[in-house]
Amino acid sequence: MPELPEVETVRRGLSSLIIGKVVTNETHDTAKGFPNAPSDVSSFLRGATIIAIRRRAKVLLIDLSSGYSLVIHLKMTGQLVYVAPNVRFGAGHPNDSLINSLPDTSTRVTIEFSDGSTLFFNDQRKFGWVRLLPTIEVPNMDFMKKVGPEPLASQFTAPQFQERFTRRKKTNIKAAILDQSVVAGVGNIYADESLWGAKIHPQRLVGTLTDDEFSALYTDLREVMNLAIEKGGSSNHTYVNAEGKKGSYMDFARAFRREGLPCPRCSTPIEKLRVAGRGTHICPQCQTI
DNA sequence: CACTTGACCTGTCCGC
DNA sequence: TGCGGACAGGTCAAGT
Repeated sequence: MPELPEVETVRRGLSSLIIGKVVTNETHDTAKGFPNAPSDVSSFLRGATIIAIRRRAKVLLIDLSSGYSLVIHLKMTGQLVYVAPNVRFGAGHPNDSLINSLPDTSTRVTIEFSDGSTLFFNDQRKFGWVRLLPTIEVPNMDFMKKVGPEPLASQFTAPQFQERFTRRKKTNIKAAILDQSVVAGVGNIYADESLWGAKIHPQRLVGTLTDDEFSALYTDLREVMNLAIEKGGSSNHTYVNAEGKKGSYMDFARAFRREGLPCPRCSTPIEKLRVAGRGTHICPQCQTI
């Protein structure tokens, strides 16, 4: 569920919360939560200062002064939550049970800082991961080598967007836009939202889309992702930001998870179907095959 | 290579 | 109420 806007929201939150902090300890529970962990991973981290937080596609990068980086993918249910010193059990977070209850049964990694604050990596379904590797090796990861361009980059143009799809002409547009090697960072929520905005049926084959449709999809994808970042992301399930708070984009969604509710454009009830193996939401009036 | 499907997990919800 | 099964969805591996 964390897609580009959610990961970007976490990145911004962490940037203002943990840059400059010094790691004093690290613990992780299972090989699953930290698959490439050296046996003494915590000794790699101890004493290092957080110097930058970056994002590429849906991957978060925490750069350390030691020349290593933590590479983190939240997948569907991953959370990175910062807990400041002395905020538990009330002070400033009277209603925030997540902040107060960490660590819990889904905590995979815990990183402690010298000022008494803590960063928790939680993941209910264990699909997410944290890796530790030299910062200069990050671009050589398989995922980084094949991932497509950042859709919100200022230099990324509509013709470049359209060109990315030429490899996938025989599949449907929903599968293609979810393909991270085509464009980075699009997941199920913003696929449905942008296709609704561009009035394109998700089962349309890529090869049948017109230039105007690609242009509309490019524009709407960028608009919807920028709006989602502004709203702090979408929380229809477990997603929270670095402070354990939910995002509000779902209040602005036009199609995603709105089956049975009126289309904001034409009032036809939104329908749910299955495309590319995923729950897919369309307006049957605005989006036709 | 292009494309599709299943696996990875666990919690929740729905129908019987 | 209990219980089985479908579902949630990001990515990779294995299949056609």
